[in-house]
Amino acid sequence: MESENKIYRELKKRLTTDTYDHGQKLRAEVLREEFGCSASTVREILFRLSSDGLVHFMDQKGFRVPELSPTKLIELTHLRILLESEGAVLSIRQGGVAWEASLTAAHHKLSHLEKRIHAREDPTDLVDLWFTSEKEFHQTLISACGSTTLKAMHSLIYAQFRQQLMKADRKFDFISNNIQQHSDILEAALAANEALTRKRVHDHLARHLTGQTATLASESDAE
Amino acid sequence: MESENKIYRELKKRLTTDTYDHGQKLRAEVLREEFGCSASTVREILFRLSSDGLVHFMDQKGFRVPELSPTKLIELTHLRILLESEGAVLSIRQGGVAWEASLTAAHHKLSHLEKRIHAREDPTDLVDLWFTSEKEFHQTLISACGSTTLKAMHSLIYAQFRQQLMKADRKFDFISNNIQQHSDILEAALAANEALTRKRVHDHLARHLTGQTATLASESDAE
DNA sequence: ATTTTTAATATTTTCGAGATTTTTATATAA
DNA sequence: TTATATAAAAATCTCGAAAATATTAAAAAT
Repeated sequence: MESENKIYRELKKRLTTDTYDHGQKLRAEVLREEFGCSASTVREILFRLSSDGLVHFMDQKGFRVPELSPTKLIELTHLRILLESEGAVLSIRQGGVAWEASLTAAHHKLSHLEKRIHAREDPTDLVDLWFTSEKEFHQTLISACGSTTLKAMHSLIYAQFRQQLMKADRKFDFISNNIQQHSDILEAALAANEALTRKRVHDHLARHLTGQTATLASESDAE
Repeated sequence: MESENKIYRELKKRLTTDTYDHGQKLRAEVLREEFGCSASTVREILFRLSSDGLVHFMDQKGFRVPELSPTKLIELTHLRILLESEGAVLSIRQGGVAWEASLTAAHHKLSHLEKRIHAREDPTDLVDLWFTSEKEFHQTLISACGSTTLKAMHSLIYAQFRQQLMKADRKFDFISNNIQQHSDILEAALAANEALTRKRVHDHLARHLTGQTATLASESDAE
């Protein structure tokens, strides 16, 4: 998208970081007031977000935040594994030192934050920061893959994935595993071990694959 | 998308089957007349198509048909291979007889048409039919993968891929290879040979990967 | 002749109101 | 009471015109 409208970005952020409830109605007439613009302008933006999969639109029924769906989460996880493994491996091959540096940097920030969260009683005020850092780490992982389209696609999937988990992830029940897993991914990537990187990306996301029948077709079994 | 508006569909079809030129401006005020609606309505739809990647939007500069881009085509091809291999393998595992039947049917239609095109001097009037049949075959290939999201993603990529080739594919210089390749894919899929199916999907699309530096990370080497 | 300013034209963007449709509430009949 | 029909309210959708911005053409200056 070449637009990156302000309202678009703000709404996108809200839709992926727990401002609205799943299934909640998004009335253009209501949002209009908040953003100080006309309903048609909001409507336009809601349509764009619906193409991004972050808003559910139904003819003559308006817009809603998509419902929570375990199936959808599993599907999104599959696609994240597929795209992120591929992107990571390509980055390993093409990234060079600059990529290794930026990945290390992104991991350092995330790791620092996760340790702070882990130590805290109530990490509420660090949530938004974590959402940003975690996204940045995973985006950096695939940043040197050489394909704008792959990155765009991953970004689309990641946002929907985030949306599905925006409520759940506020609790941070998973954080201690996460710290280790992010390190493991970094390690494998820096070692340029492609199969291991794939496996660790998979393992990192695997906790969202529970309760499913089918397995991912391209499951590697390295390590 | 839950809408499937009539104008949306018509415009999408045009954008993927050579009605407009690459880079051509799409003025809402012009399309308005043709579709007998207001400019705002067209604008809304153009925004949706821009999220689909079929229209290029720039702030204060309006909408255009995306330019022809060899790089983009290569990236789209990579993603088609990735998604379509994955979808096909999952379909092999979960599809059962019903899927095999529908894939055979889709292939039969496509094959019949491709032979007609091959025999013809001027296949111009069969082009649109071919666009439809080829799309149907590839969609059927992944139809039993069990993931709505994967299918939606593939549909998005496929449309952009088609758009890049809408001019080029009218010539049908490739058709004789295609007939064989489609058969090969069908054969491997019916034999439930996963690695071979992957390879043949790859080979089928490989002619669009020329001139590139990087190779796909997940290149299998079966057969 | 070339660049810079200024004016005229064309395009994009925003807006609020009217038309259509859905939802809710109320009344009537089985 | 339950179901159906009718009326009121609320929401969605469409529209054409006004405001903002960009593009082109003409005039002035270097």
